[in-house]
Amino acid sequence: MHLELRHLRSLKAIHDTGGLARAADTLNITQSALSHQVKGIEEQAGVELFVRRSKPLKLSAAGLRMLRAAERILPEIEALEEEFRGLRSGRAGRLHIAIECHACFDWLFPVLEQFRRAWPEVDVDIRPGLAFGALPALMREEVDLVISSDPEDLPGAVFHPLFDYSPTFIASAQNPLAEKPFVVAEDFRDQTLITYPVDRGRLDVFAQLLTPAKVEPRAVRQVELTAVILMLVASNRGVAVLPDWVLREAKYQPDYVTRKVTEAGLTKRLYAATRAVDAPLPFMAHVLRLARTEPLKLQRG
Amino acid sequence: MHLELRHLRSLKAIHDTGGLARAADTLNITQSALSHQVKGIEEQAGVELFVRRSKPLKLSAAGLRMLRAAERILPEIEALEEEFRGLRSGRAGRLHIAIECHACFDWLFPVLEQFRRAWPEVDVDIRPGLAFGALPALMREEVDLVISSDPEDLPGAVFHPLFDYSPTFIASAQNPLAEKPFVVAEDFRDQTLITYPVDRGRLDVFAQLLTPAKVEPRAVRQVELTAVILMLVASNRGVAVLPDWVLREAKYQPDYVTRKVTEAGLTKRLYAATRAVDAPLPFMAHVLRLARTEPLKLQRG
DNA sequence: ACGCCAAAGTGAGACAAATTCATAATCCTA
DNA sequence: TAGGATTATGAATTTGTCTCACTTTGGCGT
Repeated sequence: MHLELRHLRSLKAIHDTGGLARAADTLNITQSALSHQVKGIEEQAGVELFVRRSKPLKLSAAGLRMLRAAERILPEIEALEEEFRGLRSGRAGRLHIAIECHACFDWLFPVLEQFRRAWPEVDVDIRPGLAFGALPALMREEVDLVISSDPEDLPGAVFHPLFDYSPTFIASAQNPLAEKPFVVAEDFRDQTLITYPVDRGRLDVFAQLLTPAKVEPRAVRQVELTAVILMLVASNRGVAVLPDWVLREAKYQPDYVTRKVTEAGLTKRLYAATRAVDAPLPFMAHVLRLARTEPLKLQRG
Repeated sequence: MHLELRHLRSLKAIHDTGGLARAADTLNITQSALSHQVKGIEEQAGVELFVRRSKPLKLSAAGLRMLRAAERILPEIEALEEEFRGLRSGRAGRLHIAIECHACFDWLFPVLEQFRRAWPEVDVDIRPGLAFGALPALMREEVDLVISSDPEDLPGAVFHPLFDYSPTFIASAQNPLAEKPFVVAEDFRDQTLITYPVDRGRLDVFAQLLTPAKVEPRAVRQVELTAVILMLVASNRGVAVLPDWVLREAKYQPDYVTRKVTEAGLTKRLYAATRAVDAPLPFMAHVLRLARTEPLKLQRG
């Protein structure tokens, strides 16, 4: 028995219009085609779907059972097709984001909030747990956008620059380093450094400062949440180096001091990577624009 | 865009087996056919369903969306097909019953209880509210079994005799008629007669006794429920004529007397009508057998 | 980096299925 | 029972799907 959606559609049309001829009309086929089709299904199913002895053609018990199935299934199919139309027109789509940078939640969330309002049909998600190989995941289409500060030359991928930020030193006002106008690598030697729980190569302090200078802090403590890092810093249990946008609030609290790292200060650039084919999608362009402009407001305010 | 179940089945198979070739195998078509098919859907949908740049072929975002639909829809279709197989094999079916006779609930319920256990796949129901034209409803396939005591010669319908019963007079022990060994038409002239709320032509007392004798009771009161009729009779607010099986309990209570109607007693035969085509169905045969034998137990006990 | 193997894609022709056209059979109504 | 409306049927045609044979592609081992 090989039921197809065509059969369900026909059944429903016949029931709705109350006749083969009218149904055939709405289905844009001839009455004859429908008649053949009905005969075909009944032969296959081995069950009479219609009550013949009365015009206008009526559904039998089995036909009613099939109609119930049709009325549950057909709307689902229509929804699916509608969604695909949305996809094709660019209204809809998927935006699953991998962030290599822990602190990015901070500006990403407001960005996505705005984005969602503008593109309700886009399926937005942040996929944690693939900070390791986010770019391969991008190419495997497991995610659609990667936030990273290390652009790579990867065929099929495009890195869109977002904005610059300064990895900034933060410590308790009680900490002796609060006295200095800026900090240097050596200053970390007798400090407890609090970092996100990721590879050293992916942490700005190490990659840009400590590893080149071959300086090892007295201790390194890994903490997941930015708020907790700040709390630990406030109670002088350690110091941290965080992107400037994270410090917008701490900056003016008397518990903290923030200082440049090195006299010139560090500067890094954040990028968003997409597949090259996806870059022109309208919603992608929009989210990139938001990600370029919104974080600046945070950095300033 | 013309999605068909075939496409959903293919998509699911490819996802499940993780490859075109293996999927084609389980679908009993060639790998080539599947490849063509996939191409066809993608062209229609205007959306890439699979991620090509990696073997083993993987679903894209859109493909996953379609897969979710498939996983909801295909089991429903399978259930439907299974049910149709049941129908064809005679295991399953519909048994919607119209009763012309109000008191028949009494014996029908126990019968159906037994029946349901034996034929769990048959959709059993009692359709009230078409006591008027039950036989036309049978022919229109709105119901599948009609309980009636008036067989008609109707082409396409079969009347199966069930059992005989005696419309029996019941009154309060206080009622003067309690003195008589049996009642006759004239006895009703100064009684309140309690009946079910249906046409006189369908009530045994009238059809068999009062109408031929041109006797009109002092009053007629229509009551829906058998239990209520018995209650009213017990408190001597009226008398009634009910099938003997209904009286099995009242018979031995001192509040009531039951008497034959006329010296000889009345006898009626109950029938079950089915469509001729349905009569040989195994479950139909079974319910008829039960309806022939079970009520006898009630009449005796 | 090269080449091999497995897996997916392509194109032409064969085959199957759905549809149409023309017409016949039914049913309902007047 | 005649007539209009509705459904059924058969043969021809169109459409679509599948197969066969072959090419292309991506992954992997040496």
